[in-house]
Amino acid sequence: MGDTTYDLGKAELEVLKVLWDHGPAAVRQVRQHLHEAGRKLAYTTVQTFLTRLEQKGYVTSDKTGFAYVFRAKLTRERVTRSRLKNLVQQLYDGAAGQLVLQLVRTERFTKEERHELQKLIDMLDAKNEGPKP
Amino acid sequence: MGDTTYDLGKAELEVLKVLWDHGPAAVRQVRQHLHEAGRKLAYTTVQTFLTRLEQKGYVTSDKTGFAYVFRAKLTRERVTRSRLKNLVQQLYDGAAGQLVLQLVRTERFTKEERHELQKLIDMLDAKNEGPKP
DNA sequence: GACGCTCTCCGACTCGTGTAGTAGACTGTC
DNA sequence: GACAGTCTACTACACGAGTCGGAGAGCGTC
Repeated sequence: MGDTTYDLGKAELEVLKVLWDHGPAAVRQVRQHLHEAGRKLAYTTVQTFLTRLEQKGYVTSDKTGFAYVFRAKLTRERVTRSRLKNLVQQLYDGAAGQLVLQLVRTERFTKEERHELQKLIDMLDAKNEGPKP
Repeated sequence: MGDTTYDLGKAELEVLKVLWDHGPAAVRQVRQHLHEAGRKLAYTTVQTFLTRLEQKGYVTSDKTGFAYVFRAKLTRERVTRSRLKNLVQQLYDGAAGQLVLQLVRTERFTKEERHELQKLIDMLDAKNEGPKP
C-alpha cells in the first residue's frame, strides 16, 4: 500500500538522491556527485552510507566490473509519500487537505505547474462528482 | 522570512503538539495529555523535553502559580513550512510544484478542500498573469 | 614479482535524541 | 515544626546517525 515508514537519515537521503538523479553509480562516482553539490565527505563515509542503505534494502549492488555499482531500489515517490504521510500525521493528525492548502497558499508555481494542477483538480472533480461513490 | 530550519526531534514535536492542541500547560498536564494519546512517559522525561524546547527557544515558561506553565512560542504553521521546505529541498531540489502535484495526485480531498484549492489556483493565475513580473 | 592504486571490510568515535532516576527545594496540613 | 506530596535541577545512559581511518585484497604496470 505504501504506508511503510522508511527510516532514512539526512545524509543517507542525500546519497540516495544522487542515485535517483544520476542513476546507478559506484562509491567513487557518488562521492564525486556529492562533492560537486558542495558536500565533501570521505570515501569511506559515502561507502558506509551505501552499505547501510543496502542493509536496509533501499539500494542493491552488483559487482559486474571492478567495483560495486549501487542502484536505488526505493523510489523517490515512495519516500515522498512516506515523508508527507509522517508530516501530515505528526502535525495535522492526518488531515492532508490542510497541508496541501497551506502549500498552495505559500509556494510559487510555474505556469505549467498551475495548468497541471488545474487538470488534476478537474479530474478530481469529475471523479468525485460523476459516478456515485 | 521563515527559511529557518527548526531542529525538533520526534518526541519533542509530540510535546510541542500537545501545547498547540491544548494550549499552555504544566509538565503534569502535558504528561497527562500524552498519556491519553497512548504515549506513556515518565514525568521527568516530559520535563526534559519541555526544558530542551525552552532552551531552543521554541516554548516559554512562566511561573505565576505553583509550577511552571509552558507555552508554545513556535507555531504549527512555521514548523510545517520548515518541514515542507526541507522535504522539497531534499527530494526535489526545491521544486515545490512537483511535490504539490504528487500530493494532489495521490491524496483524497473533500469537496470543500477542492473548492478552496480551486480558489487558490484562480488567485495564483490572476496574480501571475495580471501585473507584469 | 614488487610497487602503487583502488576497492572492501571492520572498527571506532562523537553528538543528538529519547528515556529516566535521584537529590534537594518548596508548599500545604496537622 | 515535622511530614507528605509535588516541583525543579542535575546527571546518566543507550542508541542511532554522521563521520572517518586503517588493514587487507585485487589488479595493473614496469
